[in-house]
Amino acid sequence: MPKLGMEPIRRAALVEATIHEIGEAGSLDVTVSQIARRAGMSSALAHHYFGGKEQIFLAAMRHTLTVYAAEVRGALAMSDTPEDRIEAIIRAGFSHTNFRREVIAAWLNFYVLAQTSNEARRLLSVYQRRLHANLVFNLRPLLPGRAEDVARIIAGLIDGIYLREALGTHETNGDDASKLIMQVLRRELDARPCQP
Amino acid sequence: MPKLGMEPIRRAALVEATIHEIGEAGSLDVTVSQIARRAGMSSALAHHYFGGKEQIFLAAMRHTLTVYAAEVRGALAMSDTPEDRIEAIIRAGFSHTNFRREVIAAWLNFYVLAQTSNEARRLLSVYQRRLHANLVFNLRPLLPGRAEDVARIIAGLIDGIYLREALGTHETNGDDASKLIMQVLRRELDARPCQP
DNA sequence: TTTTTTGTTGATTGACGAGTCAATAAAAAA
DNA sequence: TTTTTTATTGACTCGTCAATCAACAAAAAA
Repeated sequence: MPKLGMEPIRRAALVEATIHEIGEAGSLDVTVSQIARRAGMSSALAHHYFGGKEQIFLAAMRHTLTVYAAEVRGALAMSDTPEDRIEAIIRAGFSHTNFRREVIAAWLNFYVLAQTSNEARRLLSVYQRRLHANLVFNLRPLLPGRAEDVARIIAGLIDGIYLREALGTHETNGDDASKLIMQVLRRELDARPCQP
Repeated sequence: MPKLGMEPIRRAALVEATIHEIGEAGSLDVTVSQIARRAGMSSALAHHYFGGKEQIFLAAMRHTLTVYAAEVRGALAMSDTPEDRIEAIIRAGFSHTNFRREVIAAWLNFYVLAQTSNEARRLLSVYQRRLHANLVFNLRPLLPGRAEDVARIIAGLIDGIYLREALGTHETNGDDASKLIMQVLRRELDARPCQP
């Protein structure tokens, strides 16, 4: 009983299912059949719409990044001083959303894939550049001359602390992580008047 | 023509070959046959000595971590002030060795595996705890009271910046990374007298 | 109404790969 | 010398899985 206009619905369902399956498996070792079953269709249909497994994965990753980007934009819209905006960017990285099993799995596998897949590498560098640009833009009024370096530091901290928290045993509270990074920023801000 | 006492030699060869294959593939999607071939033996022998694929991987990861730990120890032995030692720890993480294809691949896949393999998670937390302890031990004389937090910051920076450099396009110069992290440390040290 | 386009699947193919086993051979122990 | 232990492999089993295809069904266009 085929209804028309199914393509976008099917695609979305497959992307959603892919993210869930990857989250459950913790790796990209997930079969097209598993994904298709979860999305409520045959594996043949998944192939029909996406062509192959890799393209399904890439679509899923694109989606994950899109959601993350939207979250950051949302947080930025709510704050109006540069310092607030930087804090918003940091907090977004450690939001409840980003510590869900599937999201963690997506990121880790993303890193792995970025070694060999051009498209994955491209997507990753879009993320990295966007984060860097956001930070620099808001740091410049506060720390003219050091904005670039401090942006690299904060970006590195976001990724690194995320990694540790995501894989650590502790019940992860993103607030601690954000506070720690904000401390580093405040040190940079406070240091200025001391070294003329 | 079996010579005796081959076991340790074979095991070592397999570990070495595994690391190379993972490095080339960029993932754990590597067959036992590939590994065995590179190590100059049949796949049956690999199974004979290690039991299964996962155990081969775990041995390879254990080896990678052991090498890294040795490098850190070596660097620590050469420095005698706490600040020097901290710098040594940081530099070790960004040494030429650690930016080789295989080592990067090993780490990234390590993170992925840590989500699902208890042994991998255990190994990872050994690394994390060792790094943390080393940092805290040398930070305490410099920053009593803040050693824990600063250790978390530096450890996060090491992992995070490593990740970015390892996957970035830029010809990676570990020196820049080390200097950036050292700047953060100096800020912390300098900040002290300013806030009584 | 006939034809085309869109949606859908069961069944199949073809390849690949982990792990097992029986068999062979040399060294060491008995 | 016989037996056991260690080293080693080719061949095979059994399972899995990506991708394809033929076929069916319903809506839209002709």
